Amino acid sequence: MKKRNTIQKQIILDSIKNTKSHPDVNELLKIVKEKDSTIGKSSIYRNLNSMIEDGSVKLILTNSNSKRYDGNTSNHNHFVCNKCNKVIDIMKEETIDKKLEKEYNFIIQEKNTTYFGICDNCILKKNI
Amino acid sequence: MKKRNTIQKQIILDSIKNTKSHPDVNELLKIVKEKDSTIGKSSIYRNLNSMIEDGSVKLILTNSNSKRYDGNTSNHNHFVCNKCNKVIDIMKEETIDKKLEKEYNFIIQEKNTTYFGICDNCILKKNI
DNA sequence: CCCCTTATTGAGAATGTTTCTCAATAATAT
DNA sequence: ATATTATTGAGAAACATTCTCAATAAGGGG
Repeated sequence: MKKRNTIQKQIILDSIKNTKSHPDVNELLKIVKEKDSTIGKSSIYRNLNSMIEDGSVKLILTNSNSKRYDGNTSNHNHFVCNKCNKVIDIMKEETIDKKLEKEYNFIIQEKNTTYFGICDNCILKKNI
Repeated sequence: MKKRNTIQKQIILDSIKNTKSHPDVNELLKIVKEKDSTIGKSSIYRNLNSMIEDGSVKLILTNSNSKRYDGNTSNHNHFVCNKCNKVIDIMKEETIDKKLEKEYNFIIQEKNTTYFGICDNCILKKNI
């Protein structure tokens, strides 16, 4: 007997999968509570963490002090507004250049690529 | 009369510029306190924020709950360990591929690119 | 079906990070 | 030197996230 299916998990996963707004925990809680107002914030944190663990949800890193989540796990990039922290999907095939900047009406100030994985030290320590 | 030069600013900027460890605020505070033990945490936050504002320091986004800072503002990418959150510089010219993975002894699990800038809405609202 | 076990939940406490407040200090222009 | 006022350090306040725990409910075995 391992993981159990609960209504809470279903609603949370369903909610994050069906929004394009890349919500943080408070915003997601609001969406979730519309479907079941009894669901608590702890369950959002708990379940998002395990969904990130198993890869069914992605973490988006912005400049704000709260984490944002993306239910779209397909390989794509993001544009983050330096003023309002809004996150917008940039599909992988698109090439960011002057043309794209014009198309979206953004001002692109910086491109930031980060590789995530396991470092040499953690591999040695079998910290995997 | 606008910005003033202070010993605190000098020590903080000097400290972040002279470490490759991509410290968070607590780690940077420790380094700073070795040079002047009277400098307080508020000054670290205050000055880092303004240094980010004017571009003399960069923010690094990891999976942990605290922000990390990089005094190296040259165009380069990062590798972040998913276990210990250590951040390692990846120079721009290098191409991430199997060869590189072997060279560094990493396991690369994900590549994440984010474009930062000003979104259409904020441009309209002249929120710049 | 109905137990039994135990994973999961919601509420709130605890912890951690970042910002805010304010009197004291010190950097600059005069 | 003095006056003005940006900056400071300490702690309070505001958030974000994790932890704790009694109550609930999922799902396997009878």
